[in-house]
Amino acid sequence: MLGGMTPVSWKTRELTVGQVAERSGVATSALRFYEKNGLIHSTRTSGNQRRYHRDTLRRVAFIRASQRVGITLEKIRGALELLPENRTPTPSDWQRLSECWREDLNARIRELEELRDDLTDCIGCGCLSLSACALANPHDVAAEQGPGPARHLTGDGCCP
Amino acid sequence: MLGGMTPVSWKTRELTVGQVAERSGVATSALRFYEKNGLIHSTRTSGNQRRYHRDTLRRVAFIRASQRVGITLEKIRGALELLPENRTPTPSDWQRLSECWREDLNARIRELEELRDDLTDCIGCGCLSLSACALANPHDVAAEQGPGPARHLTGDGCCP
DNA sequence: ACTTGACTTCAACTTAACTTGAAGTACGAG
DNA sequence: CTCGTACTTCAAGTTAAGTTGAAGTCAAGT
Repeated sequence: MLGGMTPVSWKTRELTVGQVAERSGVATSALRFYEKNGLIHSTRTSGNQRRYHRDTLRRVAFIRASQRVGITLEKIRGALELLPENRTPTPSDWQRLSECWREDLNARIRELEELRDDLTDCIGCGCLSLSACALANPHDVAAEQGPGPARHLTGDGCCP
Repeated sequence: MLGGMTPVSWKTRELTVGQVAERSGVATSALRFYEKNGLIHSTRTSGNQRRYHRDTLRRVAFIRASQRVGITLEKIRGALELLPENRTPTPSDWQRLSECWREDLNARIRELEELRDDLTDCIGCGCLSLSACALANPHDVAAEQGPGPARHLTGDGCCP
């Protein structure tokens, strides 16, 4: 922004693993782990050192944000595969991903709310019906109690 | 209650590990694991087999319900220690626990909602500001961006 | 040229929450 | 009493998501 003799090159320079680590707050070991598992990619220098495109910062931010809401790396990797390989992702590429996550988040929020309400109804009220209630039997193994609706499905959203 | 020759005993009978497993939908190996880790307790027969009090069904239900919302066994064990050792827990004993979890659930719900909204604002809008936003920097490692408020604290609730 | 710190790989270790398997013992029906 | 199933312990294996350490290489300042 402030042109002049200040090193402009850093704006487009590729990043070392240490720089990505510092800027993303993720350990270098984790970044190598992500790369080994196909969540991020790098080129190599002549001396075999990793160089990351600046897009990687966004990918890493996306990874951590997704992890924080309990999504596994496996699923995140699947989602990131929706990004184009051969060009820098556009806003709408990212938007597609985040909408996909939004669904997942909404589902998780709904589930937690249901659980909270069930807990209140079924332990909180003192009726002691816990072992018969939906909260305690999400897998529908109600022993002698007969079948019930399959609730609290932990279905995955739209993404792979 | 209904005296007579029908086997009344099963109402108060202690349960084998297999029976608890069947009724709770939890594998026997998991129950032994819980017991080894102090989440449930048993007495032993003369032949060294476990016998569980019926209260155990409630404990197990509580454990699974809590796990489903992402609480670790460690914390669950801590919470279960709030139950009385020497008498069957009363409704209000359980109520105390569930209220404690309710706080935790509400906190998690709030956090997810914040994340969803951040995600919408910050990736979804296409502004591409992800790497600078609260979602991506819960640990406040914003590189050169300067300090910000510590958000999305994953504090634990009222329970141990 | 030399030193220092950042980088490389690879294997092994970590934690949580279990599961699996082996080898042996108990219980209940017939 | 015998049979079969359910139980016992203990050790080792599993998965996720990394971390740690060893042994060596690269890059940059003086």
